[in-house]
Amino acid sequence: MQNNQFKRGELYSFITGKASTAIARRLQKNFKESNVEITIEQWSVLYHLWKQDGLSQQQLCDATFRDKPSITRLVDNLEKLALVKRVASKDDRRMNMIYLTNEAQVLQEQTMALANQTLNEALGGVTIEEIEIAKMVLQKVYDNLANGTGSL
Amino acid sequence: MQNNQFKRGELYSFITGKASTAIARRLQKNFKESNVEITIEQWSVLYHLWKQDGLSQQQLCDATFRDKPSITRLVDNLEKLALVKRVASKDDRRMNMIYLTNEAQVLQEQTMALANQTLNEALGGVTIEEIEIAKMVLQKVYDNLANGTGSL
DNA sequence: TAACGATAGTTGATTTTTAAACTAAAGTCT
DNA sequence: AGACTTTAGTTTAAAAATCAACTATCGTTA
Repeated sequence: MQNNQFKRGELYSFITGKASTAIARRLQKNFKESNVEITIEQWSVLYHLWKQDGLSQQQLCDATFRDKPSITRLVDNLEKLALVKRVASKDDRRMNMIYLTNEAQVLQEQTMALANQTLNEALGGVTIEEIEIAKMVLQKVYDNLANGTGSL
Repeated sequence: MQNNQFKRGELYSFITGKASTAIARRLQKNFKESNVEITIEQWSVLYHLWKQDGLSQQQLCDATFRDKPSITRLVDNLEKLALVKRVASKDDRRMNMIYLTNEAQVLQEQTMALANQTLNEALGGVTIEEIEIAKMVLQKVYDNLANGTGSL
């Protein structure tokens, strides 16, 4: 609304998210090379459960920024891999609470190390200050779009 | 390799690309509300052809950061929509040069305006300087990962 | 020119994402 | 209690991404 002067070439890189795609691919590759047989999408679900176990599927939707069908299937697959378990909530029978299994807890340390390594590869040569600004910008972008109804 | 001190919570947003996903969804939504019936993936191909018409599929792979099968199918669908046309190169019969149709050229002005509007929505409250730094960081991330062979 | 390897693109199979329609269980309001 | 709306999750179908295998053409080089 305020600074409407983007040079043409600027917008494309923001829209496409080439950087995050590159990071995701590298992380997947690093998983594979360490024989961690999960996808980064599955890992992103586990990541939030490691932070707090027993989230509902809706909470996982919000945390991972995915929609409900995606989470349904991710949880399906994680259940097949015996990494999580659906437990029907007693308070609200519509809800499934998702709990980590012991197998999943074993994965935490290894995959977090791989994620940190991947970020080190990605952010080499970037200063902490620049990272902070980039993070702030990305967060602001997210907030601008997540809250608004569309403003159209 | 150098600054290996990321706080836990930091890494996740970088890996997932929530911001670019949010922008992409908003752009798709803005297309829909204006009755532009193409996907953002298709738009990303058209975007590069508007900059330079007659690119080969391989050049589109590089430009859009997609692999060859993805571009094959995107071009398939764009051809079905009568937005592009494959023309076999005379110099090198392996190559298809992709050309925009008149229908596609009509879309340029409208979708570019929607893309600019989307970016304005996304970048509200962010200064030009911050955008520049964020862009630089994202570019560096991309370069760090695109060139390296894996360094593992 | 024949053989080899590299490049451009396609095809097939599997998985993921997305939108939209759907079921089931709460909550709300009269 | 009965009707209406919201919320949680699932299902279906279409588009896209990914990995691997494949064809066709080009370039090199022996």
